[in-house]
Amino acid sequence: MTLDRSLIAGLPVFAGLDISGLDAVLARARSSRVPKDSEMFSQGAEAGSFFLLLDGHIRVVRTSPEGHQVIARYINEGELFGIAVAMGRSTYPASAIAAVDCVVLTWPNAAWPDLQARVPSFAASAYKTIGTRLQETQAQVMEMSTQQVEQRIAHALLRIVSQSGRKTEHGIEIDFPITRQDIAEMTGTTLHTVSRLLSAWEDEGFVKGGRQRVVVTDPHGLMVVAENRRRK
Amino acid sequence: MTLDRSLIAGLPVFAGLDISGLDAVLARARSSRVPKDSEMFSQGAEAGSFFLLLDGHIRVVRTSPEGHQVIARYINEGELFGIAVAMGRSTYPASAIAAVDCVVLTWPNAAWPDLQARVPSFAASAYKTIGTRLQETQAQVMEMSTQQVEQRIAHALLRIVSQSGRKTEHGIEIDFPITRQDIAEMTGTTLHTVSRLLSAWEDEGFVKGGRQRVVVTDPHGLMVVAENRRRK
DNA sequence: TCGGTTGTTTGCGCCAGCGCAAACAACGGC
DNA sequence: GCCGTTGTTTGCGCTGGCGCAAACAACCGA
Repeated sequence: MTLDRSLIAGLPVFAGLDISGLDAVLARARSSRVPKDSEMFSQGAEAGSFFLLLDGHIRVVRTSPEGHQVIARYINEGELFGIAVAMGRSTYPASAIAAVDCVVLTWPNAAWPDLQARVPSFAASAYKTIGTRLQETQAQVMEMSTQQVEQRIAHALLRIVSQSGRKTEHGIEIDFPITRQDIAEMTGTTLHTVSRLLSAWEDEGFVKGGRQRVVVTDPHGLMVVAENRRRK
Repeated sequence: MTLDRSLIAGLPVFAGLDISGLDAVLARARSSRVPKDSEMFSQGAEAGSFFLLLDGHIRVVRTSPEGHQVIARYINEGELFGIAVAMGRSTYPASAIAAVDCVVLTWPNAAWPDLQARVPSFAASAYKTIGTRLQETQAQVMEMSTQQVEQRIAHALLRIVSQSGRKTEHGIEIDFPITRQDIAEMTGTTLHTVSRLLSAWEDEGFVKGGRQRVVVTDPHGLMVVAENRRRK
């Protein structure tokens, strides 16, 4: 598949690369379309590649030995993912599933040492990504330790919407299909509780729901919910 | 302060380094004693250094805007910490406090680019550390989403004991002072609940408690608690 | 040795949120 | 257009674990 250079070159990951650097990086990559719901790699599998999401949204899922699922995060356009190689890990710690039809760049892990040596800013970008993820995951632990379910869900919605929101006439909409169950698995609760709270918020005019759809109509209202501890 | 080379060279972080490599790394480091309860760096502060713990135990703490504290992890002998520079972060995401008197090596962040280039295996070790932390933190999120408090505490105790345990005549003892409150802050619960469960386990003969002390007398018994979902 | 501080234990009541269940609604394949 | 599937809503009862409170125990500095 041919690559649209102009579109790719503008991504933050490639910031500061000259033409030759960009060429060096892209020369080892392969671009491909990934249909919705297909799994790009599986938790525990031998890590053979790393990826950059050019278009679409990807769900990163961890499954416990007992079969419980948790959504670790969503990957958005322009983000690296599956970069086990940069962490010195030999297996993927989670599964990656396309939430919508996606376009991804794929590098073989074998290209990593060379890329790291010849295009350090690209490697640095990967390390920074990992650092950000660690920081976000730790923030999530804090949230789960100290906040009520209501606040966690409000936070999660605001986060998704700010990262993967699409402006519509009625507000900001999450631009991939997401179920109540998905939101529950992001926040450590049940779809019932999520459904109840979304309904309540809909009554208050903060959000508007639909099947696999959430539109935030009043971010400020949600923020009040997210911040206020112990309301009534 | 002079460095005891023979002791240091054996650490996993320095595995695979020849004498000159080790020299290059150590030349930029400074060794120092850190008394119990002193803070080596503070959450949100400008990151100027990174560290290696030579001896002792360090508590890594995150504080929420509302003042809630959470213990992110304990650092043990031989581990790198405060490596914000390797993640491209300019501030420390948490505070580090000596749980006991410690000995640490300190590098100025300025030394990082040079070390990374000249001693890649040392840098790789740092990246691997970060990868492991990310993995562990995500495991913690899973645990908090899917497990009961009782199981989380049992897991936490087993983890601490396996990483920082010291064999005694009656069992394996956590070899730094740890309060019920600390355990609560690691597992997202309250000191009351921790105290109740430890008391119960003491009755069952799994652990033995004391002021700022926990001894696991029957790891297998604890493991049963940790694994079994929904017991009675 | 004493008094203050810090950590631990335990009782009691309550409620946020879960589990279960059932009805409903939207979508997609045929 | 019909029907099975998948997702959503809502009611109801229950309980794990928190909040509050009070007593106690160990340690530490003077």
